[in-house]
Amino acid sequence: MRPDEIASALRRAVHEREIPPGQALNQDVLARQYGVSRIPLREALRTLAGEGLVIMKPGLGAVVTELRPEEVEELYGLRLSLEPPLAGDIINHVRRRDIDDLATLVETMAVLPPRQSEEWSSANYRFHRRLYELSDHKHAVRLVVQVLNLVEPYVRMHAHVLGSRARLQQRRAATLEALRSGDATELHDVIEAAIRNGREELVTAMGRPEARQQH
Amino acid sequence: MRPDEIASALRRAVHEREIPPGQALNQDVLARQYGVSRIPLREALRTLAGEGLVIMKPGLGAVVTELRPEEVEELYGLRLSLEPPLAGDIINHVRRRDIDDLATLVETMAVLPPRQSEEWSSANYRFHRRLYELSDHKHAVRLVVQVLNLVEPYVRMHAHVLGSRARLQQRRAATLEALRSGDATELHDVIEAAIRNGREELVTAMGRPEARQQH
DNA sequence: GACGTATGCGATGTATACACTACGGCGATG
DNA sequence: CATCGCCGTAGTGTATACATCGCATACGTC
Repeated sequence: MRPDEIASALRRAVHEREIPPGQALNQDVLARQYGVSRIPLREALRTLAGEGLVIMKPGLGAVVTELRPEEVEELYGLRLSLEPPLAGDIINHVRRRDIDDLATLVETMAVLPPRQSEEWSSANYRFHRRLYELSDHKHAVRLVVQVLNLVEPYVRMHAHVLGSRARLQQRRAATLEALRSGDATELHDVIEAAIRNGREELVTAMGRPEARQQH
Repeated sequence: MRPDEIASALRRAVHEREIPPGQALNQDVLARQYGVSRIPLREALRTLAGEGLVIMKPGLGAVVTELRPEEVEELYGLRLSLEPPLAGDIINHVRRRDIDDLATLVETMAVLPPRQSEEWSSANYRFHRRLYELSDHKHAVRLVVQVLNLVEPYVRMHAHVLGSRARLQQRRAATLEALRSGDATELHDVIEAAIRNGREELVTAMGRPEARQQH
């Protein structure tokens, strides 16, 4: 396994809270886990550090970035600044084929049994990622993905609280609808509304003492 | 030298076009240059890769990220999305002491002879960075700094074309004025105007065939 | 008993050595 | 003469080994 692949595997593990925020990362353990020495593993950690997903303290190793509620709110503010403006260029570049791909992804999500929330969340993440990649603005996408990666563990932690899956599913459908209609303003508004709702629900969920993680 | 310090040193070298965009980075040479082995150097490169400042291709090593004019425009669009909204929180957190620090920085820039454009650009970069750090939004700052780092080599390449230094100096003074007045809207507008002007000038400068870099 | 100090272990940080890969040049071959 | 294939070299990728550091435990001292 190469450093880039290890980094991807670690991102996934962080997303799924297999490695929760605040967790210290033991290089020896992870290296054995991925069947490599510590050298490529450390390089993967440096990559994630550059993206802000882990923090490396000299002599102490790496820790998964932990977010306080205010930071989650800040990150949602960044999403509001970054994502809706992409609507115009998404509409400009989207092809029939792309819409179909996204639609099948939403279909897949719709038929997933409630048990497999991890699969659903993963598909939901990929949906957003692919949607934004359609804008063909790679730098914007890189920043957006960085932000999405940071909040993803918290989104999943509260996935069961964040509105019914049906409601989210409906939002994705509205996105597809906007894509099909070719109306940039509508897409802009749908994206913005989705983020606002997500922020609202997530921040209140994190505010509840019983839902807060221990430390 | 530690990997983080090496990364900082490399960022500076990239900013100053000592290592220009597109340049392949020889690990042996750089390691010797910084007096370390290739291990910590590679880790520094991975950090920069996570920030988007270099691109690592497996088996081929690292190359300083090269931007086409459209990409520079895209990055300025991101600056417009990210920086002006910080005005409110900058005003909320700024202290007398901070304004004085920024003012002395601007003073320093004002008295620099035209010869030392590298020092001037460096101070200009630090001015923006410190200004945004006042917002106390570390995630926003991280993204903004990433964007600034990417465009910095191009800003400096065309530094002599980008309006007279006097005009830029005046913009910095306007920023200070807005800070002192405590008017968030004014600061917002000053920041936005500065970015718009910068984009305009830089993009047209890059559009000129004779100013384009070779490859 | 409390505090400062020594000591051991677990873990990180990095230099060295070696395997492998990409690439350019050379010669053989048609 | 063009093309293909074969080294040779430069440079990347990583496992191993060792130095070092931080922290916890135990000890000694006051």
